[in-house]
Amino acid sequence: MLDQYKQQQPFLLALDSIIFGFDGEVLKVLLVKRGLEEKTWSLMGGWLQPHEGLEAAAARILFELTGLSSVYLEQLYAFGDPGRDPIVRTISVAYFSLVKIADYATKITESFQVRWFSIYDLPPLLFDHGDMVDLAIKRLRYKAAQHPIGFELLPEKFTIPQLQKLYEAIYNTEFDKRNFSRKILSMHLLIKLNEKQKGFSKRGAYYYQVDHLKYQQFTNAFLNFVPTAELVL
Amino acid sequence: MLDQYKQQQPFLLALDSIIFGFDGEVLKVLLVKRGLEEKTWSLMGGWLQPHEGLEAAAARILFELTGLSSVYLEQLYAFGDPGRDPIVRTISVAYFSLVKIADYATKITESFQVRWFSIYDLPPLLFDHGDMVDLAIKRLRYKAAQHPIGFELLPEKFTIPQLQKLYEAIYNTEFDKRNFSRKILSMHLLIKLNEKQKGFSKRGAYYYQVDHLKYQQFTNAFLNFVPTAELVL
DNA sequence: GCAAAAGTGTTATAGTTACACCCATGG
DNA sequence: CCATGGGTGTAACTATAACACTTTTGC
Repeated sequence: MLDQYKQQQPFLLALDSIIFGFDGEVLKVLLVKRGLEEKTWSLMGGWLQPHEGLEAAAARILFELTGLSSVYLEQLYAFGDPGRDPIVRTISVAYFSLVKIADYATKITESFQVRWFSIYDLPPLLFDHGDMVDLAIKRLRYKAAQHPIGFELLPEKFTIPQLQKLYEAIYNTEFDKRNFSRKILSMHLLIKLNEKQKGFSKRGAYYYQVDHLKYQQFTNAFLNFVPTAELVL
Repeated sequence: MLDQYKQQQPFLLALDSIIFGFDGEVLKVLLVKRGLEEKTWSLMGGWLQPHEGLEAAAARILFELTGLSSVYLEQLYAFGDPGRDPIVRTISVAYFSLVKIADYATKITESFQVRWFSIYDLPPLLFDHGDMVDLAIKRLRYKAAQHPIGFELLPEKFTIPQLQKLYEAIYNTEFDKRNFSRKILSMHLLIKLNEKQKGFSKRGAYYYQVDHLKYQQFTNAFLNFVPTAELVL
């Protein structure tokens, strides 16, 4: 009964994460130079352990390399071209992650090089990591257009102009601020706080917070949608 | 230099395909009973070979089991929970596939059991194959709402009422035929043929064909979209 | 008092929904 | 001649896009 299994060849299984962050102006990806490949920037990655699920492994690796936990993490794609890793055939399952850049204190940065790069100004990357980043950007754009996912990249409290800047960075375009704020506020997903941002502009913009309850409902509703209205075919 | 690789444990890597077909009334999934698991229905699956890409392997397995080639095939998700296969730890990359059901002549059906099941009436499935099917249905709905992907499930020539039936099957709902046909025709993605369907209705409906050139453009446009308009946040 | 960013309203247009009747044909 | 499914138009409503002025406050 096990024969069918035994005669099969196993493969190395890696996980690589595309970690997005937003500094208020530019959408960035976190890259490292380390270990084997000291000359090339690469994604944060590691190996699957024998008793570990894929997402758990991705989360563990992210934690080990950045100290971040409980961040948004979503499976992107499995990359398995023979020859993608020229040394040993490896399958890599890529995850993309959205982190609040302020939470990322440069902790482990002593042991190897780590840097945030603008998604519009990336260095050459190891193996097929460039493809992974490209796909992750597409997915982020695709997803952010329909899910209120952008909040994951901002601090707990943020202003509407900050949120707009983020979306402008994601789509590399500009939005009309009147239409933008109307659209967002019409979702009733944000709670206006009685507190203004200081220091950035003279007038100061009101802070908002995600209404986590409604955010959940929204997310769930989306998963079960019947798109009579949204059917584009 | 190879040490880092050598001390890593490799894993078995399987591919499983959720194959969708449409018989004119009901959206169906192709399942098999075979080999090891003669008692349970399961997805069509097989093992990754040493020098084969993931999609190539999925396509090969699909061809070996059904005789179908050049069908729509898209990676769905990598499933890797420890214990998902209770016999040996296996990572499975699931693909979903859209086939024109008429092309599928019951070729190899002698060697093992194969059957189309309505997506609304599935038997218990092997391992986590039920989760795979659920996710595939979600993905199909999600995708079909925005990409003109449904044509992959219909014959070369089809009528608007057929197309509508398909979308109603996918979303398990009903659409207004006036609005439906307006919406579709407004995309200018279909070419009206000078030929009517016979036998099904008395009047007969006009056949249409996909304008493959425009279909390509549409697909490409979608990949590079900047959703000023479609920003739902 | 002025520069810089925040905040807000209206109108035109486009897209979506809801809805009902006539048409062509095989039996 | 009638039953069955095919085909089409219009009006109300909703969402989107374009556009400009006033407010606050730190300097």
